[in-house]
Amino acid sequence: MGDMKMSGGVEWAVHCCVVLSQAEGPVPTQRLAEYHGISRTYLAKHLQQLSRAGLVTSTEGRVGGYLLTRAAEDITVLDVILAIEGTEPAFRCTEIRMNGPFPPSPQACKRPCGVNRVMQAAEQAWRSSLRSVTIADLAAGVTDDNGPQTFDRVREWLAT
Amino acid sequence: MGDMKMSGGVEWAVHCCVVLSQAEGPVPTQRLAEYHGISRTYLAKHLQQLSRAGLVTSTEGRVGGYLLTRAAEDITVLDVILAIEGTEPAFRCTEIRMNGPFPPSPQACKRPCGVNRVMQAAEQAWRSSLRSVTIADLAAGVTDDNGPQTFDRVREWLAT
DNA sequence: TAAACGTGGATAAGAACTATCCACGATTAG
DNA sequence: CTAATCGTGGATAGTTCTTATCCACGTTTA
Repeated sequence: MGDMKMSGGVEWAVHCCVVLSQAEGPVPTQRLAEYHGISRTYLAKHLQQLSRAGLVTSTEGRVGGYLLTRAAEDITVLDVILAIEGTEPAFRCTEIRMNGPFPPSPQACKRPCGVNRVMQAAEQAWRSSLRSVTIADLAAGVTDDNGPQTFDRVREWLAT
Repeated sequence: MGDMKMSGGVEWAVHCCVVLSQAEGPVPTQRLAEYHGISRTYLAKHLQQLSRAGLVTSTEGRVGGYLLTRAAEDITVLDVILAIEGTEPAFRCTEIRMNGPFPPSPQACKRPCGVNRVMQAAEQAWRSSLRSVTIADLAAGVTDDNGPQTFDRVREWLAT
């Protein structure tokens, strides 16, 4: 049935952050969209979310664009995901245990439902994993995969 | 923006499995829906998915209903989630690295994109966590929270 | 002053989620 | 045998979410 899928914008946002980690000046949406072959107008929305989340700063005007607000080592993949997807947990307990013929006592209801506890623990594991990887790690992976001078060419391309 | 939310049917399905773990005979959809105060017709769809996934067996006819196919100790929360949500990963890589001006070499493309690898690792952590909890564990939690004779009353109610 | 750029709002097509209903076959109590 | 119960699969909608586009506006710079 459902898919519990992540927004497609997450992929865009993470890749954009990797590119921004190599930028020497503000990079406009136009450039980032060209670089990734994606929609400029829609990407703009995602970049605004990164901006609101405090991951990037924007400079308006003629030579404006986006820059990371802090070192790539200090931005985790989780940061980017939460900026795009929001911070709400994937599972929302509707407390159906209260609907049945034997609802738990008020005392027992102070604790979250057991199902909810399991889901929360799993989400914590997921977040921990994503928090352990930074944009800098991803950038290092790109040079590993594509060669050391990859980002030199990227910087050159961005300056065009 | 998006929420990467889990289908609401997951909550229903897990709770139903906990109830089924206490059943002494086939439990019809009607009964499960009443127990949880949820829609009968919609719950039927979810139970069919559990059936297709091999987690429950159905018996048709006059005294039909659902039963777990195996011991509650051998059904994990992950099993139920995958039955309802499908087995596709939450993150789907669209390979936007190929769109750019510097696509990786065919050799480098044999490995999944670095972003994808991170997402897959996180999902594995999530799945591991959910695989470590069984329906039996959840049932034990209910007796811990609501008292030891909770399921006696449930069995009595189901037999009504 | 015009061009480039980010911002926020409005809008819309398509997909997914939630939910319901019905026709059908199977089973069983009476 | 017959009627009631029950699961199955298909069809159908309403609502929400996702994806995407466009525009008016303010800012900055050549």
